[in-house]
This record gives sequence, C-alpha cells and structure tokens, in this order.
Amino acid sequence: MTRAAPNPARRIREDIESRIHSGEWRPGTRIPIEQELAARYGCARATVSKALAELVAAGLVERRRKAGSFVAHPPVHSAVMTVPDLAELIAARGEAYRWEARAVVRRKNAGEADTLQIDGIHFAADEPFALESRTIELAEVPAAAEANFAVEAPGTWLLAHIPWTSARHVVRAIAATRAEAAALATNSGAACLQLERDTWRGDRPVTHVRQLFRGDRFDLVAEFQAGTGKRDPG
Amino acid sequence: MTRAAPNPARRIREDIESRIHSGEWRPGTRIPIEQELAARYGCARATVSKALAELVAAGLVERRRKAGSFVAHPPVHSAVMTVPDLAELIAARGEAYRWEARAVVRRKNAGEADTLQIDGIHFAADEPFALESRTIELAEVPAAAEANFAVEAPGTWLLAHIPWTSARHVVRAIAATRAEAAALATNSGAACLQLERDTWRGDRPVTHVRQLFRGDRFDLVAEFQAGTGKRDPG
DNA sequence: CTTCATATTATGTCTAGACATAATGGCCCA
DNA sequence: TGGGCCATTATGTCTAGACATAATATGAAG
Repeated sequence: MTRAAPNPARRIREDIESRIHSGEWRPGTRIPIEQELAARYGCARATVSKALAELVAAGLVERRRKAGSFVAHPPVHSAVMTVPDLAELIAARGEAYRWEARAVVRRKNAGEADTLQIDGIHFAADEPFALESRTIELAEVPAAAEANFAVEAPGTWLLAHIPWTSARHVVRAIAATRAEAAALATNSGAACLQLERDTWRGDRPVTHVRQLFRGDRFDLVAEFQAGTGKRDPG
Repeated sequence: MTRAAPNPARRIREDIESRIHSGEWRPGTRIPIEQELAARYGCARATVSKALAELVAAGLVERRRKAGSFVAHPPVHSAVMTVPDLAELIAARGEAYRWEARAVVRRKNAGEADTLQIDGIHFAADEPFALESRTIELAEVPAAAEANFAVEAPGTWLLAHIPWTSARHVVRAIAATRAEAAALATNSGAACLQLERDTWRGDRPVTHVRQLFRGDRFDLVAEFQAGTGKRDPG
C-alpha cells in the first residue's frame, strides 16, 4: 500500500479554503469531483470526502448528490454570540463583582413541580450593573433548593451543576421602568438591553432568566469566522 | 465482508447524545474507548471515530490522545445569532418591503481607496423599520460603484456579490436622537436596538453598517443547540 | 526518592474497495 | 410536445487493516 503523505486532508482543506477566500472560486462555483481531487492530490477518495465534509461543517461548501460540491454562499447572517457569565465578565474587567439577592421565593404550583424564583442585582465596582430575574424548575434541578442564592449568583451556580442544555436567547432594547431605572441608578425610560434566556435539558425547561443592562454600560458582541474551522471550547 | 447496518454512525451519535442529555453521562465522564464502542455497536472503529468526531464538532465531546473521550462541559455562554437580511425578514413576515435611499455619496480619501457612503431606510408595510448607514470599501468591492443603491438595499446586493467574509457584530441599546426618532416614526429618546457590523474579506475591511431598529418592533434571537449536529444552510 | 527513558495505549489519520442513495438528464412512449 | 421512467453519476457511508502521534504509566538508573 502506498504510504500516505503527512496530512493530505488538511492540505486539501486549506487549499480549497484559500481558493475560496481569494475569490478564485466564487460562491456557486462547482468544485472538481472527488475522484479528480483524489487523483490531483494523490490520495484516496475517502480522504477528499473527509476534507470536504469538514468544509461543509465550516459552512464553506455545500454538497449535493450527483450534482457535486459547490462553494457555499456566505451565510453572513449567522454569527456566534458570546453570552457572558456576569461574574466572569466583571472580574475580567478588573472590577469587583458582587451579587445581591433581593428575593428568593419557592413557588408551589398546584399539581406541578415547584419553581424557585430569584431576583437580584449584579454589581460591578459597587455600581449596579444588571438586574436579574430568574426562575428555576426544581423538578429538573432539585439540588437548587439547597443552594444559597443569597451569596452566589444563580447563573454561576447553574453553570457548575447542570449537565447539559440547549438555550434560546432573545435580545431586545427596552425603556427602563421607574423601578428598574432606580435599581440601575439611571433615569426612568433610559434605553436598556434586555437579555432573556430560556434553557432546556433535552426538551424540559430548566431555567428562565431575564437580565437587564443599562444600554450605556453594556453591549453584546457576535463574531462570524468563515471557515476557520476553529473549535475553541475554552 | 460483513455488511453494514443502515446507519451505525448516526445510531452511535444519537445514543451517546441521549446519554449526555439525560444526564446519565455527566460532563467530564469518560466515554468508553473506541474499540469497546466498536465492539458494542458491531461496527468498525473508524465508524465510531467518525461519530465521535461529529460530537466533537457539535461541542458535546472532547477527545484527548491516550486519555480518551470525555463528555464536554456545556458552553452555555455561546449561541448562534441569526442576523437577518432585512428584505428577507420582512418578506417572511408577509409584509411589503421597501428600501429608500437617502444619500449615496462617494468619498475620496486622500491617497487611500475611495469609499461609498450609503444612508437609507428599510420599510415594512410602508412603516419605517430600520435606519441604515453603510460604508463600502470600493477597493475591495469595485463593482459596488456600478450598483444602483437607490433601488436595491446594499446589504442584499452585497450578499449576492461578495465572495466571502468574516464579520463582527456589536449589539447595543441606545436612545434615539431627535432625527433618528423622526425617521423611525417614534419619539425622541425611545429605546432602540443598534446593530453594528464590520465585515472583512480575509483581513481587509469590506463594509461597515450601522442599523437602528425601534426597540418595540424588533428583537434578536440566538440559539444554542447542544449537539443536534444540524446543518441547515438553506 | 527523584528523574529520565521506554513501553503501552487510545486517539488521529489514511487507504482501497464496496455498496447505498439520490438527483439529473436523456430516452421512450403517449 | 409533454410526462414519466431509468441509467448514470457523484456523493454518502462503511469496512478492515495499517501506521502515526501523543500522553500516560512504568520501570530502571542515578
């Protein structure tokens, strides 16, 4: 058997990538068929296929049976948003972080499982940074009943204790109510960024949060990196 | 050669996925070694490896040489945000879409390449939906000089003509200025969602946009889907 | 008792060949 | 001319085996 070159798949991927990035192969361009690529790079078709599969995962390429592989049209409208853990975010800024709980209430729901309702404020350098209002489903996270949310912010606690989740975030600009404005040390009607997050484990709800930030103190960043193929789970 | 079951890789992936989702295998848990999984599922090791590779791509699993494969810790703080093409978004709502350009100016920059400055308004059902202010680098997109941005929104045009990009979005809540409020048919100081996007081709800037939405008419959604492995570029 | 070399182990990658599947494009028939 | 069937073709998936690589564990030497 012919011995393999060190990294054919990688070479193929990077070659195609650079052709796409350079504009030589524009969106919609048909990529040579796998057989031909295999011949050109001197490797097995499975290797070409793997390289193409990675490019598909990166969003650079689309493949259709019989039709062939094509340079994908740029999905400019999707990007990875980093939703901060507030304790981390503020610590990273070098400011003192503090969490102050205003209310921790266990709600008994007739027939259904109980929920925990937690309201509080995140402080950065002793100034109010975000209002938080959270509901935790005790059926999914029974251990939450024992946690002391007067001391630790529930988001931080949950991150460390929940097995796995999927989540949906909704970002919206709203005007602060009088009460919210007071809590955030701003004026009534001020523009605020509201982040709502629903979290599930499988298909069962785990927690719902609403976080409210002063518009002049916080913004969200989302990045779209075409085809780097980077996986950096940190 | 033993014939393969219809979809072993998929079966393996879904099985492991469900164990992770159910909490049976918690974050950090070691997944059985590939040999054992291959034996258990009655398939080749390469197939197990492929299934695991997909789970890694989905962020559910981490693999380390010699050490083994492990259930990853949930990266709850990242989610995929879908940034809409406004023409599409509004059409999808079943409302009439209209773009109105207010100014299209070519700026000559001494020594450097020219830029195109475009300001306009997106309308949904004849009501102002978003203000847009955009700069296009003509050095990167010379064809833009010929486009008629009085008729077609530049975002839509660019989507169809730019080879490939990476992008950075910043989302912020701001109060509308008097002029912005007037253009958006709301009142001065109203909470608005501002989306700024810088787009590059390779490392060279292509375009910068600032879009302003009325807070009560628009929100952004970001999803974090653990391990569905869904690729839906459509 | 520590340190370094080495064997072991589990993942990483590749090959050559086989069969599956779906979409296209042309052919045949009405 | 129009519509439906079918062969072709390119991707999709899998197998069994081989070698590469990195990290750990072990054992030997100082």
